[in-house]
Amino acid sequence: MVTKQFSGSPDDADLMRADSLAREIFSDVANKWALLIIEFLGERTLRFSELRNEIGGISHKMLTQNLRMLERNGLVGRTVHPTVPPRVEYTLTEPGRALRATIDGLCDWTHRYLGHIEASRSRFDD
Amino acid sequence: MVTKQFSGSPDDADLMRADSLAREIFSDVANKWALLIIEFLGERTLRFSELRNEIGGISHKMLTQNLRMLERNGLVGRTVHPTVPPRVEYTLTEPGRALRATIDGLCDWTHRYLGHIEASRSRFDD
DNA sequence: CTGGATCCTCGCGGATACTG
DNA sequence: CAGTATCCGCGAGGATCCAG
Repeated sequence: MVTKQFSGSPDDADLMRADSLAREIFSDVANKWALLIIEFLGERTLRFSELRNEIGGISHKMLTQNLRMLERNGLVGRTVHPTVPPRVEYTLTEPGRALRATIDGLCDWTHRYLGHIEASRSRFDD
Repeated sequence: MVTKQFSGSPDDADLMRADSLAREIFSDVANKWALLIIEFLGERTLRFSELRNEIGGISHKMLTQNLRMLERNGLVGRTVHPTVPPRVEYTLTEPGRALRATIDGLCDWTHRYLGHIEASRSRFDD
């Protein structure tokens, strides 16, 4: 997956392009905060501050920044209610929900191997 | 998943501990390089430089650094052949292979929604 | 309440050189 | 070839202030 090396062949220029794009998307998505946002959002639709409280430990800046990125990639939808004070709600789009399914797998994995990993760590730190 | 907020209840201290540990592991694993390393390793057993070439675009330092981390968490095994020049081979452990399964899902997702995302991006960048 | 902008710091991460 | 150590620049990311 994700960049299989450049074979200088004449007409797979678009394949190389698609692969570098895949890498780019991968880099966007495969980071701590993006994954946590998607996971915590789940099937719900939350406001900015609600989401911030749910996740816990994420700064104002990081949340907005990652939300913009996810919105740009079409993974989260953003609806602004023109009230005062403003009310902005975020929710996963279909691609976002599909991604969340795989992140669930990651979370399950984390919990399943908690013990393994903890043991391996203390073995390593002799 | 991963830190459900501190209910000050008396005897879930170990649950909080497990949850903060889960967060820690999640932060270790949910980063670009770690995921790429595990994905590219796959079922094979590769030498340091082979792995480096396969991944492409990762620096010497980042590779060693992440390999140490993954080894510490027991996700990759490291066997040193006492020859000269030295030959060090890396391979996924059972927990590592289990993790890889979920990363495969992430890669599949990336390719499936390549078009969606690219379109959403150009829509966003008006 | 949401979000942008600004400042500032610290640590990621690249380049290089040196051991075994 | 594999790994560690050192130097260092630059950008991630926190804190704060201001606007709508």
